[in-house]
Amino acid sequence: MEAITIKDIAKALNLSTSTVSRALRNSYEINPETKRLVMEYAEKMNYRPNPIALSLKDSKSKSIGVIIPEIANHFFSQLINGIESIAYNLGYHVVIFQSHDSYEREVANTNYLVSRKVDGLLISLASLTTNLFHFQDLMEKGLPIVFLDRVPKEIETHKVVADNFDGSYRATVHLIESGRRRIAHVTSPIYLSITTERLAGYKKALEDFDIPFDESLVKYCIYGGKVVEENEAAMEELLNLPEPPDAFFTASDRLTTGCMAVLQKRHIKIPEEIAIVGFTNISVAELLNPPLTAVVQPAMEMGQQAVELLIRLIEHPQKTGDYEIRSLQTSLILRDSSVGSKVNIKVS
Amino acid sequence: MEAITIKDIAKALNLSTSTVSRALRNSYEINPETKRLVMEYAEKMNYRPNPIALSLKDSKSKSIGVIIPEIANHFFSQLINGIESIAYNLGYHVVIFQSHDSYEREVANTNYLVSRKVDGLLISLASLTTNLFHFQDLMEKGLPIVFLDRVPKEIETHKVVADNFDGSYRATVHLIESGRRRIAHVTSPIYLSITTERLAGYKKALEDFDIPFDESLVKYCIYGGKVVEENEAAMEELLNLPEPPDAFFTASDRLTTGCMAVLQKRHIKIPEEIAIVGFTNISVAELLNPPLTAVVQPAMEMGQQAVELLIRLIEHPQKTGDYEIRSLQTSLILRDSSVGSKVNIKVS
DNA sequence: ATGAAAGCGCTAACAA
DNA sequence: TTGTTAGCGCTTTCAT
Repeated sequence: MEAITIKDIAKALNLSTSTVSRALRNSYEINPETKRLVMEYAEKMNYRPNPIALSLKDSKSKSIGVIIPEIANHFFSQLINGIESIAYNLGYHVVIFQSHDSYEREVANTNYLVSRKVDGLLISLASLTTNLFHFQDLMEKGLPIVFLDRVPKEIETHKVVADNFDGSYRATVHLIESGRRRIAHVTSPIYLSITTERLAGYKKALEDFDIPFDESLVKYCIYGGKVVEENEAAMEELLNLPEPPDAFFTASDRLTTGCMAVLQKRHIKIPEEIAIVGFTNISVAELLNPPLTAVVQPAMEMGQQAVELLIRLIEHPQKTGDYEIRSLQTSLILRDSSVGSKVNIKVS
Repeated sequence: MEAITIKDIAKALNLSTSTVSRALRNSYEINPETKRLVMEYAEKMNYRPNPIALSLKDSKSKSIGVIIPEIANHFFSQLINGIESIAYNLGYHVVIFQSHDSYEREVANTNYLVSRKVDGLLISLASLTTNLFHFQDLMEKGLPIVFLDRVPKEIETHKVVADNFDGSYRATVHLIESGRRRIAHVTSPIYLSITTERLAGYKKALEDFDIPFDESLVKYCIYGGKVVEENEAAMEELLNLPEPPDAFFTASDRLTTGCMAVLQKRHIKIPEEIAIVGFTNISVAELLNPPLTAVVQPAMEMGQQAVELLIRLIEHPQKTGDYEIRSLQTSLILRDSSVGSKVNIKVS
């Protein structure tokens, strides 16, 4: 009934637990015959070592913790799929938690994972996280951490990100070349890395085309579109500007769909009156009305690379420095929300 | 540096570990003064009991395992949010795994969770699962399990489902009343509970309106739309029928968007030529082209109720029988994909 | 080549 | 009221 233990095997075979352990672990000094006996019996009884006991013993768990803002978002669920596929093959389990963009939740999840002795952490920062002590502390204690997507400048470790600057630059250039001049940028809180990078790409594009940057065209949404009112308020202000925007460049799934909903409600024609480009991995972009032009991140691949780096860190602890920052290409997929005809362009 | 243990406290305060344990645990026979001392010191040193040691000791973990087909699906991610919100408040941690609809993965995940001593399991069956032994076995050993959404007939325990029959019935009636007669039903594998229930609702509606059931109008997609070709092949066959359908009733997110994509590719007008209603929780139904009529499940609530039942089971083990099957209402949201004007109807 | 014993952190039965 | 001891399952010195 209850799971069989090493002790049971020892008793059955009239051996000591240490001998059994050695046999199972394929250890050095062990009689081949004894080993065979133990192996066979263990196999027959379907013995499985108790991972909890192992964790208690050496503070390891062959599992990694993942903390992301939220699961109900295509970018993040693709990220997870990438993470899982690799981790699974390398024999690690993945424990997923959502921070719901709350600092407190992020800290609580982190503590839990650490107390459960995960071997490493994969983090995409909550938008409300400004204090990084909970991670810095762990890093100093030697816990491997890799950040992805939303990464902190202040912490030195491996990081995997999309080339946000470039994706944003291309999207903006595309809008400009399509004749837009008043391009609004609706984005996430300013203290997220993705926000500043995307903002920078946006600004650079304007600059390259000699369009003056207008602060009033940029809206930072603390809740990233999760609070409908916030999003609507931002849209409201933009649309009521003396010189309203002729295009929207939105920085996330929620922000994008939120904006589209508002435009639709107001019966504003897309793209005739206002064009829209979203930085989003939403799966049904093609089916939207109109089909949505999007900057798509290689989410799956980002997840894969991040775990690879993490597991490398776990299995071959580095002394110091020499951390990688991998920046992956995004793709700009052109659709009707910003142009008439459909074209796919791989951004380099 | 390293986490502080009960032993450290004992040493520092010149007590035995058991006394410290008792003080912390607020146990009976304990000198208030001693207790205060211990508490204070523990607080000061930021003592946290090691959950692994606790799990090893009493084979409990204050955590519950969740296995669902996939995360990248709004229905399931909402389910998870419901689960987490309640579990969190009741002091349980939630460990999420995806089966990716594979039987092997489901078994592997189950074994892992059990070996990690989760206190209970919340399961939505993989579409390729036909053998239920891995769950039956655990139930016999007394591990609390609650099923939700995709539930097995053969296992007696708490179950939480949407009223699939009713939702499906209403959707079909709606299509019939809108003048459709050749209603195709594109659905998941037949051995899933949701499939048979939805099929039954569909049939009943036809029957009530004296429309003969036509087997050739029903397509079962083994991969539930995850394999594009399968979906397209099904559509192909349906559209090439001597008497092709004038409406589609699709049973999941993927199936729905897949169908829409095919119709769009073929330039078939929705709803003029073919109407479509999806059994889906997709978040952007309103923004699709055309806006999609949908049967929406109360996913969040289903998750909440399921954990509640599970935790009740964990904390107050029942001897036998007397299990609940909760069936929650769905909502039929009418939009342009099946009608001209927009109306919301709460299905009873 | 094998066994005895200690220890990972904690709790609980038993002594004192 | 407090301390001692054993044990959860496993690995790993240290003896033998």
